[in-house]
Amino acid sequence: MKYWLMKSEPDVFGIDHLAKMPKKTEHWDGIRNYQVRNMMRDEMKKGDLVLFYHSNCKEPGIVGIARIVKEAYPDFTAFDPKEKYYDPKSEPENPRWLMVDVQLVRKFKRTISLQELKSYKTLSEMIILRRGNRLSITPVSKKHWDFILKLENKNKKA
DNA sequence: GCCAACGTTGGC
DNA sequence: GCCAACGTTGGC
Repeated sequence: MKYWLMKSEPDVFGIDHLAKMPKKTEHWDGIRNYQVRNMMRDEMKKGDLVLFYHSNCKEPGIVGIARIVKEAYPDFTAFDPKEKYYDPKSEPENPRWLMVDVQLVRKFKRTISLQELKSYKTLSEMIILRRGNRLSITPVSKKHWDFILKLENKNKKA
């Protein structure tokens, strides 16, 4: 089983949106980056666990855990001209873009902020912390995963 | 196949 | 809102 981190803008689709979906499940559409698509297609498996990350907001950071409940399949929003992420080059017969379904496992008791994540030496190699990183989905090592889960119950580092 | 121009991401 | 970093596009 693998671990991942998935970014989302809370103003667009945050963890509270996911919590309100039927079965707390939603398809993760809008991926329009080849590197990320290939990871979804080749490496993401049902049952993999995900750190849900809020980006582009007041307090960016990890807010909870989700689970992959459906493996990569065509992102149908790419076929619809009315959709924000419509891509005329992706045809239903030959879909260019994929998505997965994620289900909320639980929301953290607190946000583990980006600022806090940066303060731990153990996490210094995390992809999300690397300069200029823009991938919306990144793999997370077991070491980092375990460390982050323990942080939830700690007092926030000053 | 190079690379400049452009668009997007996302922290600050 | 700014801007650095990066991906994509398209002319040549």
